[in-house]
Amino acid sequence: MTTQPLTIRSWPRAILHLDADAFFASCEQAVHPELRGRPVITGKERGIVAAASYEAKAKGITRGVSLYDVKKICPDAVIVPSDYETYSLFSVRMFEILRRFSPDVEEYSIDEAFVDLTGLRRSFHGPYGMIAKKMQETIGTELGITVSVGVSLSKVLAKIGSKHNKPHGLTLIPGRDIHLYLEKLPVEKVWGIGPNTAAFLRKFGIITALQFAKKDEQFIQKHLSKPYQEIWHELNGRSVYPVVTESKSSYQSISKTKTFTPPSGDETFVFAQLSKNLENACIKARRYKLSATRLILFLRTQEFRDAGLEMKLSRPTAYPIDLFKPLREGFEQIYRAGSRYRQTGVVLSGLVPEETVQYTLFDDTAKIEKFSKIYSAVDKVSEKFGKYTVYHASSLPTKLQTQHEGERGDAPQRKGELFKGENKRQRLGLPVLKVKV
DNA sequence: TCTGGGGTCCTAGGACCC
DNA sequence: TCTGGGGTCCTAGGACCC
Repeated sequence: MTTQPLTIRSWPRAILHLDADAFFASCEQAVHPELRGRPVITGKERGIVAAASYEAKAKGITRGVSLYDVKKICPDAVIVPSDYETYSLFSVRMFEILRRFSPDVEEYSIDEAFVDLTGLRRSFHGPYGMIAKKMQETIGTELGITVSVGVSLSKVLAKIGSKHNKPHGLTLIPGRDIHLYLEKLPVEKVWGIGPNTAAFLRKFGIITALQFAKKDEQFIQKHLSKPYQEIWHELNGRSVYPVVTESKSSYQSISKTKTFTPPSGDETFVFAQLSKNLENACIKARRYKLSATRLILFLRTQEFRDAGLEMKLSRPTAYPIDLFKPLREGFEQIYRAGSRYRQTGVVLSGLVPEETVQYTLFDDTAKIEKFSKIYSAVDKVSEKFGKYTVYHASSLPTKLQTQHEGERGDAPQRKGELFKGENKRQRLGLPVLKVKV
C-alpha cells in the first residue's frame, strides 16, 4: 500500500465536540414544557422510534423500536411526529451560541458541532474546560436542552470525549490521559472505523482503540489506507482533521428516494414515484445552481432486490423535462411486471456549476432558454406557496396514495439526523447508458 | 434492528496516450 | 510485430458517516 501525503497540523490544538442529548426529543420537551420529565418519542410518522428522551431510554426504548412495541414497554410514552422545522431552528440557534465563543465552528450535523478553541484561554481568562462549561450552560439557559461535550487534541479524541459521559457530560482528554479513555474502548467505536475495518484489525489482535493507537507507524502504513492512517494520528493526539468553518455550498451528488407501503406492482404508480424523486432532486440541484451530467435511477423490490441504471447525459441539465425521456426508457429497462416495489430512487451526479454549462452546436438554445424561464417561474411559485404546488403530470399518480398520509413533505435540506445506518444501499452493478438530452 | 434518507472520500484497475 | 516504460484520466465499488 502506498503512503499518501498526510499533513499533521501544528499541535497541540484544543478541539471541542458537542453533541446534543436526544436532540429531537429534547426539542419537543423544550417547546412543550408539559412533556418535561416524561418519556417522549419522536418518529410517529414512520412507525418507529427516531429519537427517545432519556426518560424513555430509561425504560429500555432505543432507536428503531416499533411504536407498537413502545406502547407495550412504556404505555405512558408520548409519541409525536418528527418536526424537522423546529429542530432546525434549535440547531441554528445552537450554532449561533457557539459562534459567540469562537468563530471556528463546524456545523457537522443537525445536532453536532466541532469548535476549535485553540488559543482562546487567554481571552476567556480560564482553562478550556471552563469555556466548554459556559457553552453548555448558555445552551441550557437559552434553549432549554442539554448537550454533551468533549475537549481534546483532535476531532477523533474530542468525539470520544463527548460520547464518554452522556447526557450533559463534559469530558476533557488531555494528552497524558489519552490511554485511559482508549484502553476500554472497542476499536469499532472510534469515529471512522466501521465493522469491516474492526474485523480486519481483529486478525492482528487489535480489539481496543488503545491497541490500535499503540501500533507502530510501519504497521499502519503497510496495512491501512489513508483514512485509517489519519485516524491513527488523531488517536495519538496529532490533529490532522481541520475544523471546517465554511458552510456546505455544493454537492457531489443529490439523491432522492422514497419508500412506500404497501409495496406496489402498479407500473404507473411506481413510475410516478420515480418521477417525483426526479423533480425533487432537480429542484434541489437548481437551488444550488448545479447541473447533472449523470442520472441514476433504481427500484427496490419487496424482497430488497435492487435494480438500477446509470445514464450519462450528453449535456448537463437540472430540468426534469430533459430527463423524463431517459428516465422513462431507463425505467422500462429495469421494471419487471409482476414484481412488487417498495422504493424508488434517483441520483443526480457528476454535478457541475450551472454557469459553466456549454451548449454544443446541436443544442436548441432557444428551447433551453425557454425551459430555463419556465423552471425559474416554477421554483418561485414553489418557494412562495410550498414545495409541491407545481408538478409534472407524470408525478401526479403519487398523489393518489400520499394525500391521505398527510403529505408530510421532505425533511428540510439539512444534513444529518440521528441515524446510524447499517450498510445502506447495496451496490447495484449499474449498467451505464449514454443518452442524448 | 427484517430495512430511512441523505451524503462523503478513497483506491484499484482499465483505457488511452506518448 | 514484439517489447517496455511512464503518465493521466475515469470509473466502479468499498467503507463510513449522521
